[in-house]
Amino acid sequence: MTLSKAERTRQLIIEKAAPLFNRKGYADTSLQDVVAATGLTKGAIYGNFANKDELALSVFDYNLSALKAGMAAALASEVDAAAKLIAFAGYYRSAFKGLAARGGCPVLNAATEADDNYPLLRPRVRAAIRSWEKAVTQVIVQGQEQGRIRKGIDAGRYATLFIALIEGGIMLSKIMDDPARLETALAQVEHLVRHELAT
Amino acid sequence: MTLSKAERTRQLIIEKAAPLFNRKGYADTSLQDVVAATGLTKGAIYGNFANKDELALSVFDYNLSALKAGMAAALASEVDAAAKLIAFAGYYRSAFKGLAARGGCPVLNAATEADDNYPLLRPRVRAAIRSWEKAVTQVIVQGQEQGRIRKGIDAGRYATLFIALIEGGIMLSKIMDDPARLETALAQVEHLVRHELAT
DNA sequence: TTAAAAATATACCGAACGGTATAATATAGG
DNA sequence: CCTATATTATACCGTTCGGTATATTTTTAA
Repeated sequence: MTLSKAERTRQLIIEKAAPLFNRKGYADTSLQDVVAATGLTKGAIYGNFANKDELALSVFDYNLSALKAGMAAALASEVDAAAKLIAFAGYYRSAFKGLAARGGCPVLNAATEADDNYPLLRPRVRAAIRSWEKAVTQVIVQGQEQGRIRKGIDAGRYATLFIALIEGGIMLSKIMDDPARLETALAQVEHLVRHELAT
Repeated sequence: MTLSKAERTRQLIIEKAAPLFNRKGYADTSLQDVVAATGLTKGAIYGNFANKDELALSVFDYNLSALKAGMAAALASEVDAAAKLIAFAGYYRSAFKGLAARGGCPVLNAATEADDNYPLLRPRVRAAIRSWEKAVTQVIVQGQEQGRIRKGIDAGRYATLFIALIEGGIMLSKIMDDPARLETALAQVEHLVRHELAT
């Protein structure tokens, strides 16, 4: 038994609370919601988290880590830079359904809430986006070094375009309850990779 | 005096509450927030709105109408279809700063909140997006009929791409406090219009 | 100008909020 | 097994929530 009782309880709270916070928002999810979802009591929750904000930040980190793991796996599944970018788009295609069921993209949700209503979350969301942009940019740059992606390309610009397309597509598909819009955005990402980036 | 006292008060409440709801969200803006912003009392507010939901929906309609008016003006400022689409992108470029100060794009904000946490708003957000998509699609189709936009292209697909790019770009620029990302997305919209749509 | 009507202010309601002190219980090392 | 300690449950705190009944003030039309 490597995890203490409290450590296991802490994990359970985070996992059960994760979809709640992602769906209802970090400010709008109540302790009572968490109590109901975990089957625990306030005492157990406040014994493992100093306050609601610490829980909310932990939950965001957890939601984000799941996303980053899936993205990292997609990027690691290929060696060629262009193929990595295609796999990266494909990850969102395969992940959308489950993501939507859990409340949508945690980066999009947290960004929308953090910018004006939950400033505590803002630095974390900003770091997540910077990390995401950096990962995509590095793949493009590596592709350029390997001669598989055109030299003249502005890697950062395409990273921004890909992320904007994907997040915009997720927002549209989620609210319209229609995967086709995200599919259109993902197809465009793949089109850009194949016809503008790849040599 | 064509507007009665109550009608003027109702308008004042909506206008003062509009940025609040857009910033904090419709569920998270309290009546006390509205009281503070208007300088009125709960009595005055509940004398003009049946409940908070009716106020929230009226405020969303108001926030949306401002956006639609700006968009309609941009589209009306040109006759050529391709120029209309360029003007449409330009509208977001010029509107972003003010929009960000008032909490960002009301469609994006409401979509993120409505899908899981405020279902009352959902049909209205869906209608807004459908209306937006339709407006862009119609401009493209008209351009095709006028021979100014290539026949083979899927108008609805480009409408989705434009909207996804713009909303994704707004999200990124808002949370990163950096207009450059939206600019990148808008430049891509213009690039698509000039190099893939226009004849 | 005045009186009926409309609109706004005041004071309050029960419920839910985040949070805490303390009691009860479960865990873990000797 | 036993006991010290860590963990979880219970009961409660003050505050804020959306909402309402009613008193007061302001419009409005005769």
